[in-house]
Amino acid sequence: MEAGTSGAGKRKAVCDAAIQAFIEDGYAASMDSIASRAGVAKQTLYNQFGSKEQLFAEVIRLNVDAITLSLDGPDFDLRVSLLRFVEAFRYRALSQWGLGLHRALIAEAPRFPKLARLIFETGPASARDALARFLRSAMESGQLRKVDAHFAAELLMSMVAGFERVRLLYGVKADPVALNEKQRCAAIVDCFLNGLAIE
Amino acid sequence: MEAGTSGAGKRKAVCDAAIQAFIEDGYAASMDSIASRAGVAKQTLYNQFGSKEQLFAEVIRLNVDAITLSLDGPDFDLRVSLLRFVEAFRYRALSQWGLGLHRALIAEAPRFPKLARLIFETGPASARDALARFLRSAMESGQLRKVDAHFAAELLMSMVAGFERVRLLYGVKADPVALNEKQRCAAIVDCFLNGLAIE
DNA sequence: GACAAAATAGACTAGACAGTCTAGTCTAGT
DNA sequence: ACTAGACTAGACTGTCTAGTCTATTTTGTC
Repeated sequence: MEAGTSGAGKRKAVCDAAIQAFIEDGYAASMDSIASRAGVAKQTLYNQFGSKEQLFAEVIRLNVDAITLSLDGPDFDLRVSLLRFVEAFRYRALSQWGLGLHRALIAEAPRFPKLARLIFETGPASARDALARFLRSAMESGQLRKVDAHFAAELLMSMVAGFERVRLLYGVKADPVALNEKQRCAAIVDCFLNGLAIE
Repeated sequence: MEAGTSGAGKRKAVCDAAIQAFIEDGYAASMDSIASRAGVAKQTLYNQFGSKEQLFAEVIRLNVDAITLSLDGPDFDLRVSLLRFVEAFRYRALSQWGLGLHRALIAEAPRFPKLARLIFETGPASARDALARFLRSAMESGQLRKVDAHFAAELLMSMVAGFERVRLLYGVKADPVALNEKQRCAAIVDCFLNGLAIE
């Protein structure tokens, strides 16, 4: 038989099916559809997770973390580091996966306030804090003007996933005349660095 | 009797109740709750709008337009104009009203692709285009570096309603240490102007 | 093979909700 | 007063879905 026909294997299969279903249909995805997607009886969902709310909370939690990796190494080229961060963040935020998660979470945030807060803290806020630390060290070494590091971090993240994310969430395709991925990331970083340059 | 106890008056009452309900509960708001909110029989909703989908489409359409007013006048101070735009846009995007509409629309965009596109075009895209025209004229008069005006407009709008809007959509209150409204708007505009300054 | 734990299909309950229908009321115009 | 048309309360239908229950089969372990 294939691996994981029981126990933990089933649980993984259910999580995969559930996150996919929630990304596609939001919290409205039915338990029946998740079960059949996972190739599993509905009762198994209840055996493993107890309720739909708990399943939702669990799979959302499993699928969120901060992008801090791209800032880790002791890289001394500010522009290169930021470019790496921007590209990683952009990929996450604007992929089908990122957009679907974002949509589902925003729609259900009023219903799950504690979960929403948790996700915000472990996801965007945590990435912002890591970026802010990185920027602060750049400010201290004289590579950037000294401003509120949290504000600067939020600004950069906004530039990457602001208007464009909204466009994609509304299901509107990109203007064909627009800049491509690489150009856009570079333009954003350059504008950011210019904006916070030492005068 | 009070004004509009029948006909067009009822229609207005229903629209008001419906937009409020959709902002609070999203498309999940029930027709019964909308009717009772409007002080109207459920049948009246169906007499006036035909179906829930049509009611939704109608009230959403009524509640969306672009903020272009703040850029209209022949104002020659670039920074002041942008500050006015930023404050107006920020107020719209981050109010309960703006956030609720945004949440409801994003959640239902896959279900109403044509409506979502229409709203995006008449709302954010239209504001961006107006801002882009304004920026282009500033570029031509040598007040800004010459870059893609649409890109620049999207960048500024992203800075205003990026990270912060996400935070609010997740229901997370502002960090008490953070900058206040006015400071934030000014910092954004200054960073933007610096980023696109003539070198 | 025997046994116990877990999974399965599918029927079932209970509640919510869109949309319809009915019987009766209110208002304007004539 | 009469009538036409809009409004009302509320019962009703059909559908969908979370969650439960049961009888049966599969799976892993000894």
